[in-house]
Amino acid sequence: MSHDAVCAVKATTSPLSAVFMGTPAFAAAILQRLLTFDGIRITAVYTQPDKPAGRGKTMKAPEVKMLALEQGLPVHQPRNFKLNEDVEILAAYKPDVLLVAAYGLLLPQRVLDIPKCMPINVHASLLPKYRGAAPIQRSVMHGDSVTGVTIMRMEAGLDTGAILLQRAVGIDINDTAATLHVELAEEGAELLVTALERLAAGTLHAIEQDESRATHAAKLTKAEGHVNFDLTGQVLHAQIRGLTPWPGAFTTIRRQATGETVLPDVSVVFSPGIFPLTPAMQKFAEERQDKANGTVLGVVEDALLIRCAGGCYAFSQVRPAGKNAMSGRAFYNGYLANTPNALCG
RNA sequence: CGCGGGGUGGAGCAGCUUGGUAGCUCGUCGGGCUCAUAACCCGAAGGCCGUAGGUUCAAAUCCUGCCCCCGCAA
Repeated sequence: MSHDAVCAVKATTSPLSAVFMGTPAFAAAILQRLLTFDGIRITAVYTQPDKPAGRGKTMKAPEVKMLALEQGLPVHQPRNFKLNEDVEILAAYKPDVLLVAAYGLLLPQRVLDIPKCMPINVHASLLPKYRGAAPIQRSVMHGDSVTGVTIMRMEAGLDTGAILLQRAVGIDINDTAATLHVELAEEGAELLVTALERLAAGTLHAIEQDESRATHAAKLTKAEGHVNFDLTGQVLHAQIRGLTPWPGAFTTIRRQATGETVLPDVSVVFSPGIFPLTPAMQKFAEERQDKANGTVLGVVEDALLIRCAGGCYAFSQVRPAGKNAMSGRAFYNGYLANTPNALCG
């Protein structure tokens, strides 16, 4: 590990001039904080192009864009930096630093070279763990109890830059990717401000990442949301929390009514349920150990119990396709009455 | 004019294709059983079937307009 010199250009100019790059809510939260920090002056904001989204496929502006426009900041939305013209526009701002958070674009070296001081990135993990697109979701899905934020000097590689500052954040047993997202954005924003203060003071140090401990947090696919009931309740709990709110944990329930009637399958999306189980749930599950994994066992305390490895998982909220979310009990009463041995898969 | 699901007593659903008594699970209320209960038994209340119009002897059901909710190529 080497301790690099801080920055060739110490903050002779105060405040530092910065160009901010980011796209979703995570980035917007950081931009919001930077706007109240007088150590820097943001001269331009870069964000992904608007894209059609939601019902009606209407064009939707990224969160960062909306905030930037509100603040009267110049906004740029190039698709990438392949055109010289786009690189030149950025260079014309002559920024001291480039502040990047969840921009959604890999920056080529010639863009990283633009800031006089350095390009800085906020990443939502304790690097070198969880490099890549989905650090928050992956850390929750793996059942980690701690994650964090890293401020790093950007390099051309994917999240490989030297670490400037790190701060750990605990993952609560009921945190979801959504709740952690908010928390990490706040921590990341504070830490970035601290880093910028140290940069101005000349006390910021960079430490190279330990390559041997690096892991990659691949982007989530929709298929990963398919719940596998051959896992234990503890693992399921972690996975479902990491998959919330996107892509969501889902399954298809096959229903066989008493008698000849065949009911159509229902596909449902689960919210994280109750873990650990209450004594009543545990007892209920133990009495039905013979059922196959994925079998709907019944309802206890408003939660829908589904058999999984080593016991069961208790879903307190279920959302059938095309419906609003409802309690496990409501779902059971409405969809699974008189359908013994309904099976997920 | 992107695609799709839906609006039925307090909750969640079925019924609509093939118009003709309002169904199911749960909850609520009354009673019973029980040491007891989220269990069980008996009984009851509660719905202009989103809305406006049309077709018809007859519309939850078929047709049209409108309103609202929800999912999706993060």
